[in-house]
Amino acid sequence: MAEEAEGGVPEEILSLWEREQAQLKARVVDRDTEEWQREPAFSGLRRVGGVDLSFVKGDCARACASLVVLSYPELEVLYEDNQLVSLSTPYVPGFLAFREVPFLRDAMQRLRDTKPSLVPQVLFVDGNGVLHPRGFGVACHLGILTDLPCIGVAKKLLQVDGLENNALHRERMQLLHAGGDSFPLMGESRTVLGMALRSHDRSTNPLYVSVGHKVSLQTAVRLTHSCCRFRIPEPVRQADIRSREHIRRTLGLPAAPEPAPKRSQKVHPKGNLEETLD
DNA sequence: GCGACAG
DNA sequence: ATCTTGTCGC
Repeated sequence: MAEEAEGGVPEEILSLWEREQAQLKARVVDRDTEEWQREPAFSGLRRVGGVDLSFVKGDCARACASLVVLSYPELEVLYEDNQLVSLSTPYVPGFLAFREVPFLRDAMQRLRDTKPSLVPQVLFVDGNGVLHPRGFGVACHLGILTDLPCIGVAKKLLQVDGLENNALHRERMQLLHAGGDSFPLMGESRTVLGMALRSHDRSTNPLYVSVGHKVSLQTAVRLTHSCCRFRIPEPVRQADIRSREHIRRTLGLPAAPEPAPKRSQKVHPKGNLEETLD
């Protein structure tokens, strides 16, 4: 009998996945490979991409995978692709890419086939790059499969290599005073795995930026900051908004149910920050 | 038993 | 990821 440890995924599959991550990891390039990356104002950079998946509420299988391309530095949407997909793989911490990356790779292939002039020069990915238990998060995975420069942007700190969201970490967060301020995430291995970044002036919670592929950490942080009108970098934010909207237009709107007995309720809002706002 | 667990 | 309102501040 197959032992199912994580999310109903047999140990044997997890072991295959780990081997795949290890093999692909050897191909990650963690330095700047493009001319525009070394330019003070990124001159030469014209198109930035973002990807995200949104999920159908009561459905663990259906989602919308979105790829958007924005102009740089204007950050106006030039292209969007929203695709309803059926997910076959559950979410297993540390193996996010095996759930999401196939659909994002497909979206990029559609763009290459139909509008090659709009292929982005860099891709922002919702999730980590090398800041990962095995140094190969979803941003690295997509970078290798597409051969594009990729930047990992996570909203929460993944506690790997001794990194902890503890009192010291929160102390350092409070020292980030202005948009663009950051501090390195140095693991026990004495390796810098990523940077905590205050993405703009009015945002307390940092982003966790790490290298995905074909970009240096310094460039990844500088470019992430320059793409933030709000807390979340505009390419990822637009992909998130448009994937949600696509679901709502396509499947949503449960046709105004009958006026149910209305009663006042007290709900404790969580720390919803301003990233939802336009 | 407790905490972690990208999305 | 998703469930979810009002409210405070500029």
